[in-house]
Amino acid sequence: MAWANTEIARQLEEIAELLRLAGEDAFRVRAYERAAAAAGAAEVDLGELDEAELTEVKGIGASTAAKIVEFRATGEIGLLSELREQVPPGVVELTRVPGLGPKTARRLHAELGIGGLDDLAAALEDGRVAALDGLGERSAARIAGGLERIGAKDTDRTPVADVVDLAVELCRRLEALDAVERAAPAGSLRRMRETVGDLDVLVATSSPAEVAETVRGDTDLVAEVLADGDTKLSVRTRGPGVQLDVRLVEPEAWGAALVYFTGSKAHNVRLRERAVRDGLTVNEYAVADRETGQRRAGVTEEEVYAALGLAWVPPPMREDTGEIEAAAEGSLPQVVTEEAVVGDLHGHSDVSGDGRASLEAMVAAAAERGLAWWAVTDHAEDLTMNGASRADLLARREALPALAERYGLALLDGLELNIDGEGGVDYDAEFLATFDWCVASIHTMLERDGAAQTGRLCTAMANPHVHAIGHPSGRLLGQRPGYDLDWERVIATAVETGTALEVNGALRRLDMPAEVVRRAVQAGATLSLASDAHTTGGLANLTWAVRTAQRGWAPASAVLNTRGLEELRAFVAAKRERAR
DNA sequence: GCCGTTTTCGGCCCGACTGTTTTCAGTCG
Repeated sequence: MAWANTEIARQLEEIAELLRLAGEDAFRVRAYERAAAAAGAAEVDLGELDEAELTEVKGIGASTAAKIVEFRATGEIGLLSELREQVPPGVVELTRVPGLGPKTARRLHAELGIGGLDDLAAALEDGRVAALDGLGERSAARIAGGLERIGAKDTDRTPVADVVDLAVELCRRLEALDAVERAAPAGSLRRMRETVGDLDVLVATSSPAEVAETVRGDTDLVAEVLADGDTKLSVRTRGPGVQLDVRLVEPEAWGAALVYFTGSKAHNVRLRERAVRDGLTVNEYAVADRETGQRRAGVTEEEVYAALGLAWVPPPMREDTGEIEAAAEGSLPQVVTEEAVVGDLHGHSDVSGDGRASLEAMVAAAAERGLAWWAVTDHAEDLTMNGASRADLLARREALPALAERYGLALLDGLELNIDGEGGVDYDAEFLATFDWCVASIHTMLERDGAAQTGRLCTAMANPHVHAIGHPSGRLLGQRPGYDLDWERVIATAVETGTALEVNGALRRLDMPAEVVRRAVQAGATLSLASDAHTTGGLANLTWAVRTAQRGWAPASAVLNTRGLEELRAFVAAKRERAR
């Protein structure tokens, strides 16, 4: 299997989870969590290291190294098999209930024989849960509420696409209040994870009670209040029905709180460990001297990181996958920023069937956004429902110069080609050669296996007129998983053929996934960032493409969208040249 | 289980909220 790291990380994570449920020492659990994170983020293929080399990876010691070797030799880890025997699957299931942790799950199983969610529902119903020592009616009601919430959905995480609008609107309403100095999304939304467990919004205010009262009273927003304290209000929302945590902090703690509530948890733990070594302490209010309590930083994120001897870390990189070490030694990559992106490489007009705005409206919106160049990539003819004919495309081509002149930006005459079952694309080479920019994507035969899809992409990349692969994994978040691609081969082929791999910012796609972006960047691939806009508003998706690229540690130099028009044309020409 | 600018042993990040055990445990992030 290519890239053993992902599978090793998954196994180690499962060991950590089961050890926690078995009531093992918390530090041992954490050691496995860290080993899993280290394996997932390792830049070398752990499948190719011997046992001694494995222990040189930070976070992997002798014990874990032996287990990795065992996994490679036998396909399984004995400890994990034992734990799966020892910890009933029902207990694992119980901890999916919000508010029900490992201790309670174990007791429910041991003392009441509860083996799953159905048993739990019955025991809540007949009062056995409430009768346990240390629990009571209110604890039982809380667990019942949690059980009801997960019953409504098949997953406990929500695609980021479903909550972005809510977060933006809430922050807008909050900032309109006199009592609020600032409001911003934090948590996994700010880190640009593709799904969120809950929605964190941070508010700087000197009148927390007033703000909390306003939010609680917003019946458009709030379905139910889950927790209510001086610094935190937690509610379940209407609409997407997610848990929303509103954190209320004094304005002078804004930076410290933003770091704290942005996370990730693993990143924060690392920060606090560093602080301890330096005689400091970090919490959500400030960085302070451990001995004297004297405050060192807290107003801005930059000063919080600086007080810890670190460069500011872009939020999408805060996953404890090496960013803190890099920030300490000054080797943090200068990842691509929104300011550096001057063009968009994938977008549609109503020349093809699913575009919802006219070519002129799209060009105007691209200019409004401040882009120096915009590629219009309407669907090509093989997409029978939506594709544009040759005649449509030639007419579009005629219109481009005048629009470029009128709106003051360069326009690339582009296509989104369809990769057929054998890796071929629309039109003939002669016609394709007349276009500036061609993205090729899979739109049909989505059910084929990973080997077939990998082959289709690689064949398409060998075509000298295919400049980028669009939404490579084919996933739709919350709807369908991506193809089971051999990413190593896809990435290697992209590098060999001089083909860009797209980072599609449509929130249902976020494709390539950030972890694949990181591997592609390490392998020297070139990235094309794309809004894949079908409406004028869709151009804003370029922001999510940038943040996904940041999560993948992509430097501006790896991203075509940071380049001027001449450099972009040189990339296209180089591929055609290579194919001669 | 991992690790070392104080350590090869003995530590290992920090605080809010809730409910129930009037001083704390469990859960969460």
